[in-house]
Amino acid sequence: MSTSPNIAELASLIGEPSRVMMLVSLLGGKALPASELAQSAKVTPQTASTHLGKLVEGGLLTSESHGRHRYYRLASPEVAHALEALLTISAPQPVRSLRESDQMRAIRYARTCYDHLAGEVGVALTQKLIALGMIEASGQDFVLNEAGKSKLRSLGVEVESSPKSRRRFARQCLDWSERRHHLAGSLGASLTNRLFELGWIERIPGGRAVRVTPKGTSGFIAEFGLDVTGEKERV
Amino acid sequence: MSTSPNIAELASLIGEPSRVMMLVSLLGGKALPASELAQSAKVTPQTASTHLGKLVEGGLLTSESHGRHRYYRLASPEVAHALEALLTISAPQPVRSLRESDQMRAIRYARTCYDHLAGEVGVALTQKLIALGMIEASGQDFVLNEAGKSKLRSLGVEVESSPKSRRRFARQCLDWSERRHHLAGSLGASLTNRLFELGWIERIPGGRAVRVTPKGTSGFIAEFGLDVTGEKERV
DNA sequence: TTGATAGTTCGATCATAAACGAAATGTATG
DNA sequence: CATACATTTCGTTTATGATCGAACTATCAA
Repeated sequence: MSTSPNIAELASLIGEPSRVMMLVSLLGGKALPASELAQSAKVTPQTASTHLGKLVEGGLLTSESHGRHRYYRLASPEVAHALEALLTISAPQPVRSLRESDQMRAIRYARTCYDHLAGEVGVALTQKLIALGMIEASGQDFVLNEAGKSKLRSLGVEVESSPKSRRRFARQCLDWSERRHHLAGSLGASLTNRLFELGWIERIPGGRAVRVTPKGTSGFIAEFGLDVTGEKERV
Repeated sequence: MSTSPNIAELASLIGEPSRVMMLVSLLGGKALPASELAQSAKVTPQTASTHLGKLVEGGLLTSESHGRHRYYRLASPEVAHALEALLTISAPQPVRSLRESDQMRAIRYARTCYDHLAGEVGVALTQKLIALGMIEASGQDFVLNEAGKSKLRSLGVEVESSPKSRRRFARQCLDWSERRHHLAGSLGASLTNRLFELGWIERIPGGRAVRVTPKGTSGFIAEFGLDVTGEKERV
């Protein structure tokens, strides 16, 4: 008698506070690393790992390893639909969800990815550098040409890769919230570092999220012709 | 129901085998007494009573006392919708094996989803209404245009949404067995209700499965140009 | 190489809740 | 009234699973 085969198992999988926290964090359709999901669920990495394993096993999530990170995302639109249907009958949780969605929005908009800039702004900036002919995708890396080198140097970015450093100079890093590449590697790190120094961006306390300052907004337009407020509005 | 349940409580409420059995039994839209629900869940009356109490407390069911019986029903169409959404991801669909039980086959063919028609027939009818230009998908809803309105009215379907009803008029409901949308909302309910009145469809005792009567078979062809025998199983 | 970081696995502890026997409450029928 | 039946409440047993410390694997950087 299998008119209701896995549904109990499935619902009990959802029916756990920590797992729900993770699932709603993933409702945006973007993929998030295990550490971030652990943080949003307010549990230790061990516990989060157990939960994530069960969610994958249960077909609610899929995972993909990228470097030493493992990114998790909802397995299908149907999963999101089911979660939304459950949200519809669960009473609205007033203030807290609003705050969290603001936080989520901030994270998606701009954040640090290890030591370089990611999120909508990170991707938009990278795409702009490509469009301006300053960098060029080449395999897993980017190539910085002379035009780009002098432009970045004029902004005070360290563009010479230290010969003894074995770190890749300019790497393509797949941005999981945008599903496009942004600039990583030591060049990405020094560029991001310089943006902090210039006061164009600043950390939002309590997380990886970053905001673009008014100075940064005008700076991006003046130096790169990049309007980051456009990105912001679109969220 | 003093405190508004959050999604985790709600899902864990659903995520229990006995309770799922009861909820699925109630998916047909009929109210059932506690004893019958105990039977379908294969637990003792004491256990069933505990479960039912929790389901009412959690806002998934409402109860009504008639004599010494107490009848339970799903609290709202939204609850049915959430259950269907869970079925959509929990039912590893597509294999229509020959060994599939007659009951399962009947359920897939035609059934009530709370108060509207679902299954192959429900989806086929909905698609036909779209093909005939009577309704049109619009976001999460359908829009009923003038042609559709007069056609359905001529069949005796209530097509005016009561202004005081806060229920959505014509909604898209994802069908778990077909993975396509069928017509839900108050319009779906009144259409289905009219099909019962006309004797085009009738309940198969013992579940939420529905069969199309010979009268219905010719009626669907005459009024909608829809051949439901094509959908019908090779029984 | 060494150290740092992300993530997983294992084991022990602890809390929750599902199940049913027994008994109580309530409601119809004789 | 008495009896039968539907349902609920109570108390005990038992099973499941969430959690985190500790230890392990892998990737990356210097």
